[in-house]
Amino acid sequence: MERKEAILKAAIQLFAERGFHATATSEVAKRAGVAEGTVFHHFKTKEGILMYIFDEMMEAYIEGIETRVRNATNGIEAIEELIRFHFRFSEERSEEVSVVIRDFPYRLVELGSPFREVVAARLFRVMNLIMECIEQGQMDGSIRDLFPEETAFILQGMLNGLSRVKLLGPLKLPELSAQLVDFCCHGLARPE
Amino acid sequence: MERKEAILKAAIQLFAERGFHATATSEVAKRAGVAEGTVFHHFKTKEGILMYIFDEMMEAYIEGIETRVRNATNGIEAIEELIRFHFRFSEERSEEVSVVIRDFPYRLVELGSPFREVVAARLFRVMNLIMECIEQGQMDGSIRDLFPEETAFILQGMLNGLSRVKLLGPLKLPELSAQLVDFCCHGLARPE
Amino acid sequence: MERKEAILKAAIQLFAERGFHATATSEVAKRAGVAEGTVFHHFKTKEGILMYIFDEMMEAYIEGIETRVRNATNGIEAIEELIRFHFRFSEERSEEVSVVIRDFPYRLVELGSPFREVVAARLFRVMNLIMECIEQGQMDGSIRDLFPEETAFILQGMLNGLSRVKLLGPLKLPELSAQLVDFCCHGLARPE
Amino acid sequence: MERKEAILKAAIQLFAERGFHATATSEVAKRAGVAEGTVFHHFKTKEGILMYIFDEMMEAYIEGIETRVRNATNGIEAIEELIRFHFRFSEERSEEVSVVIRDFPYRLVELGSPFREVVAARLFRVMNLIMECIEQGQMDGSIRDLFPEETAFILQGMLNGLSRVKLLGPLKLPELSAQLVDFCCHGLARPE
DNA sequence: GATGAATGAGATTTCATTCAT
DNA sequence: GATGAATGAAATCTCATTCAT
Repeated sequence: MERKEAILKAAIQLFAERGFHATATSEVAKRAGVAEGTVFHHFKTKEGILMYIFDEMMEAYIEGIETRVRNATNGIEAIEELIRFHFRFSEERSEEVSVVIRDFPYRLVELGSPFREVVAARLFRVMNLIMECIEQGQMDGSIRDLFPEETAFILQGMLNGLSRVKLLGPLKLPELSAQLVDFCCHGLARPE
Repeated sequence: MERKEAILKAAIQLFAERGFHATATSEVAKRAGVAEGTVFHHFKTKEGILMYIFDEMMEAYIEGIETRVRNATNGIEAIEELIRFHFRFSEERSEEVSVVIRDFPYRLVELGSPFREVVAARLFRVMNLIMECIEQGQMDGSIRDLFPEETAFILQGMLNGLSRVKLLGPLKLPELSAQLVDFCCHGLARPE
Repeated sequence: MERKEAILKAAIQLFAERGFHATATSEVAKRAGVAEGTVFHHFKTKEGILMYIFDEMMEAYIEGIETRVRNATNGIEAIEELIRFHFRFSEERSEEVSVVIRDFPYRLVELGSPFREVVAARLFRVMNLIMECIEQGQMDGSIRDLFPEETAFILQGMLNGLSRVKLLGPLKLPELSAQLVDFCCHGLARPE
Repeated sequence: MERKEAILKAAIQLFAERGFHATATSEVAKRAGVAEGTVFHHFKTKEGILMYIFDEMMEAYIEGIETRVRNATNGIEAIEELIRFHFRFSEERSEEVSVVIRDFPYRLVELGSPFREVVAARLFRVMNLIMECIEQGQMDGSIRDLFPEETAFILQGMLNGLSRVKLLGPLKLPELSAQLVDFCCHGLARPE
């Protein structure tokens, strides 16, 4: 297990730094301090590494969201917590998030990819969690009357887009979490 | 010029379909009906093609935004028009947008890239236009009191993220333009 | 090691026959009976092969000179032995010498070449050995009073030039070793 | 004629700097300020340029030697003058000499080359001039009894080798002309 | 004479993957 | 499990040369 983790760690660093395509498996092996063959012992293919990174990260991400949402007192607060969690997560695991957000998940989702189903399911799960928050918010009166599905898409796209710009873009961003919460609350909340 | 355009058209199609990395220059040449050398005669490198696509597209995109913004009667309306234009543009030129949004612009922006400056300038210009709308909106009273820079980032990230999810993701999206305008207006507008 | 040597052998033959530039790495691989990739597995670049040939040859050459010089009874005799050794060596390892003398070492010595230091050191070592012979000859009285450094350059240039003309030129040369020894002895020796 | 000379000048510079192989004809055209096609208008092939440089240079070189030799009062003095002329020529036209000495003339002399005959004739002519000096020196008593042909080879090889080391090698050489004259005189002259 | 777009063969190098040890 | 030599297909890019204008 020791070697597998070394490989994973090396891959995450390199993929984040240079991108998936620009990183050779031999480089991963070298940085991990193992033989080239060993990489393929643990991960059948190079894409398998990417998939593993994605999957592990998404598991933690989804679990984190679920916890926040579960503990929120109403819909709008759940969304607030979700946004805050997203930003904290992006920062704490910025390398993994960079990897995933950069070359992913659209390669893995292409028709014919063996990972298509799994990946789509993960993305769908996130979408659904957001949608549930909205629906709950509409029931508890904290969120105004708008289309839950469309809005969930908007929020998910927004979070992904911002992380992408933030982690990969050429512009140095200010801290956005608070502003985004504010913006979204105004966008979603029922005006008193 | 005839051949150059054929190459460009072929490249846009293929990059949009399969991605930049998964497309060989030989395929571009074949689809364009020219010799491989011709591709490199017109674009010095493969990345040069990507850059050209980006640049041409961004020129039209920025010009489109400028026109909308200029003709808007106040700040919030400018934002509305900008969002609508973004969606229309993404649909009309969906192939180019897909190319750019998929593998871009983060490769071209890496340190050491010869395109870094140009690309960053384009992205910065868009950011600035949005920011100006917000500031104007605050002056004309149509937009509430929030941080213009942060909010501009949020909007830009949101637009990019949504186009990305929409054009590349595994989930089929409903029409979002109207919802997004609504969401943003609530998010930005000064409550009456 | 078996394959590496086969590649080396093939490269020496082909570079000697046709020159470095006119030989494709694919030809080397074919003649060695290995896959193209194998060539690059053992030698990182095509120039790496040239460098390896040079280095291996120079090691033997320098060692040979050192032995002759060490065993000579006085300075002028050391030079004589050195010249004879040079000619014998050029004949015995004529292919390698052809390779090196043809395209070399001036490519590898250009500014920016990763081999510059190593190559220059080798050439410098030869120069130094000759110079030491002269200095010793001046001490033991077998060599007349002349500038050691300049003369060492002259001798080295002469040996290289002759091998070049001999191995690569269009004119078929007679056996020169004896004549050259004679010429140099007259040129160097203290007249009795 | 203006353009042809610009091309020639550019080619000499570039071939001397980077070598014949490492210089593209397009670079020559660019530095000469002409279109790529123009290069081939004036010189049928890339090698034709090299050949032209060689030929023009050799004409001057041979003519220079002939003059010096003709005006010398005896054989050994003719050799002395020849050596001095060689060094002066190498310095005055160092770029052309570099070009020729670097990639030349062995490419042009290979079997199958259309230039083989012409080039060999030029080299042969130089050899012959040196040989004639020696023979004359033996007749006039200024040169001792040695084989004229072998010695001519030695001298030619020496001159070429030294220029090569001097112009292309990594070691900075001291001024050698005087030393070489001295060395050769001792090597050739009849001891009194 | 001059141009420069077009060519296409070919060169070097990369790299994910396999497999015998 | 681990290794790393070997593979060979494929990729990007170069470049001398041609030819229609």
